[in-house]
Amino acid sequence: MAGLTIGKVAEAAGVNIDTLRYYERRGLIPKPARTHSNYRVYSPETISQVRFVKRAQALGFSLEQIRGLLELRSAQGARCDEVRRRAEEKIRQLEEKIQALERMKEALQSLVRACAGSGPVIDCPIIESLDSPTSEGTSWTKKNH
Amino acid sequence: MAGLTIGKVAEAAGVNIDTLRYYERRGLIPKPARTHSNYRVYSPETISQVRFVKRAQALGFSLEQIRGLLELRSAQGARCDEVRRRAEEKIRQLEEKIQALERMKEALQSLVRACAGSGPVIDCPIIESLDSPTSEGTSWTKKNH
DNA sequence: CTTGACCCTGGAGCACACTCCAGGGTTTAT
DNA sequence: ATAAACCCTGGAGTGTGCTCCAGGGTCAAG
Repeated sequence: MAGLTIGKVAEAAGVNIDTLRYYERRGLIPKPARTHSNYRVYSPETISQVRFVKRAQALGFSLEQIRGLLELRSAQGARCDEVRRRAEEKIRQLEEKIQALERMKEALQSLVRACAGSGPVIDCPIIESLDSPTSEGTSWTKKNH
Repeated sequence: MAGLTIGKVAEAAGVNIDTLRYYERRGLIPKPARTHSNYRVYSPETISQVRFVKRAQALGFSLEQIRGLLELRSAQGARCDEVRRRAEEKIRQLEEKIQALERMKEALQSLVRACAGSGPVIDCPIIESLDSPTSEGTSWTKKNH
């Protein structure tokens, strides 16, 4: 029939068919109506909702967090400041991740600087420092499990 | 007996017992000798090897990549510059991740700045921009799976 | 009327790095 | 002698976000 079937929604939103069924199970999009033969029939709004999910993902939100945003979005009485609070928290989380990666990068850079890149591996300062963290500068965060 | 059993190695290296068996399966530590009752008996070197793995992990290497480093480490004829090459590649990968996170953070920050944080959710610029990416500035990387 | 394109469900598999469990056997201390 | 503490194997479970598969049913075109 001429309804908005799952394949058309998938195409329009640029996602896999299975992704739509998965989002439905996870409660990210509403359960669509069904035809007599049990085919899903979507409202055109679903396409925007899927795009909403994809955009929020691109900002670093998990599906669970996006579910929360979608609830806020459609809850009457919900306030903008709650949305902003969540965005700010996400910014903090992103900053933490960035800093952790920066620390890794700097540790590696100082090892690379120490490495002439010419001798046999047994004298390589990079390998050495992995063997025994007694070397200078770098703070070896002991992280036991 | 007085051998270096798996529990002692785990304690000394600060990891779970199961982690050692897992590393053995993954080829990150050599298969140890066995007692008559099939207990693993390790050489003290294993402790350093496990620490090597943990330190390389802290620098962002995956177990698979660490396996490669360990091979280089014990291969005669291996050159320091190959190690350095891998470290440099890892630095590049870290930079890519950092930049991706920075872009997310900046997009979120510009949304938060646009949000007064007071109105109802329906007027929230953050929600609005997730609904339709027609808004200003921010580059909405269309990422279809 | 047949072919191909579409749809359904339920469940498995992927990557990653573990962690835990059941159901055994062994060793050490009391 | 017996209990606690340790060890073994093989397999399953964790979280995240899909993706694919088998084995069916349905629909439109020629």
